[in-house]
Amino acid sequence: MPDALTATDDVHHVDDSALRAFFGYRMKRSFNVIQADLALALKPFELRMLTFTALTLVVSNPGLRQSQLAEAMDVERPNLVTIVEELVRRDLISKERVPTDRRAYSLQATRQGRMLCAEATMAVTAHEEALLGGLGEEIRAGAIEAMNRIEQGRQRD
Amino acid sequence: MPDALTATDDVHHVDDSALRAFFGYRMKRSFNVIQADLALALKPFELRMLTFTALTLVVSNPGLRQSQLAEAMDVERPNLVTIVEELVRRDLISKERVPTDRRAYSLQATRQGRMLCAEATMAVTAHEEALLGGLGEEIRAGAIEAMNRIEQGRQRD
DNA sequence: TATTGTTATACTCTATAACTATA
DNA sequence: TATAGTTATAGAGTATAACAATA
Repeated sequence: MPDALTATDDVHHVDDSALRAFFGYRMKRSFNVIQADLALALKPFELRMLTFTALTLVVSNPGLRQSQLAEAMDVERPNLVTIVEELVRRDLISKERVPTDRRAYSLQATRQGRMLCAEATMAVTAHEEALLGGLGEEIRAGAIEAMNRIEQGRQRD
Repeated sequence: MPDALTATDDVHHVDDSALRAFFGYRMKRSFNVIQADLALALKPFELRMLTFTALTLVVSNPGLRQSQLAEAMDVERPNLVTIVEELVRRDLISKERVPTDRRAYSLQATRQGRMLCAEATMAVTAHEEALLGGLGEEIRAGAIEAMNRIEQGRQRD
């Protein structure tokens, strides 16, 4: 029990108002909640956010190359290697050499991969609906719009 | 230039619409942008997000104990040790034994720590204003409201 | 027995340089 | 020479178990 203090010291709960003035602070805290919930939703499928993201992109884009996948995921190429390895090892995707460019690999989801992706997608959708369903349409739309603009505002410099 | 491909293969840009259906995916991407900008704003002060957060909380809550700081930051106690160490080493905060409980340490910001915190706060504020200023008041308010509710786990409407 | 701060450890995510085999 | 994928490596951030000192 963390509220067991009594006499000598004030238990005034910590003042973080100075931090709450920052968008980034609030976002980190709420992102932690979202991510924990997402991890929970993906756990039954033995997927992490990164492997789920990669699998979904390969399912949606048959024949995708690793370099394209890395760029789409905003991940450095070396960090994608183990992710792809894991998905191949579990027979969720397959790698084939591209005939016209033997340096490259073309990624395809297997039938098993497409099925797992569909199931995981439903689970994640249900989890997010449970977590965000009570938000209200206009609040949710505002949040999504804000996130879109923030993400797109990155390119200028 | 990533659009240098021509004849043989389609360069159809990757379809991530299946992922964009997820709040968590959008949030991760936009959080990455926010965090990168925050790191840039804090770099001149040699602060990271975690050290800035800890410093600000100690400034706002003189006498705070490490366990309280850890709880406020949503960080496990062992992971706070190096953060506090770094701030103490740089003479931004000080640790004193609590007389009434000699297990605990009481954290205080030094004058130097308060000054650096104030400067860093201004820099972060300016950075966020530059990054988010074009959002529009109602969109921004919607995003903040959404993040607040997500963090609190509230589904009320 | 429980708690504060600490050590040790491990796992995930991320970032960079350098290698290989192709082009 | 440049690119695709890989290896090796290093740094953050995070999580748990176990310990010493103290309550």
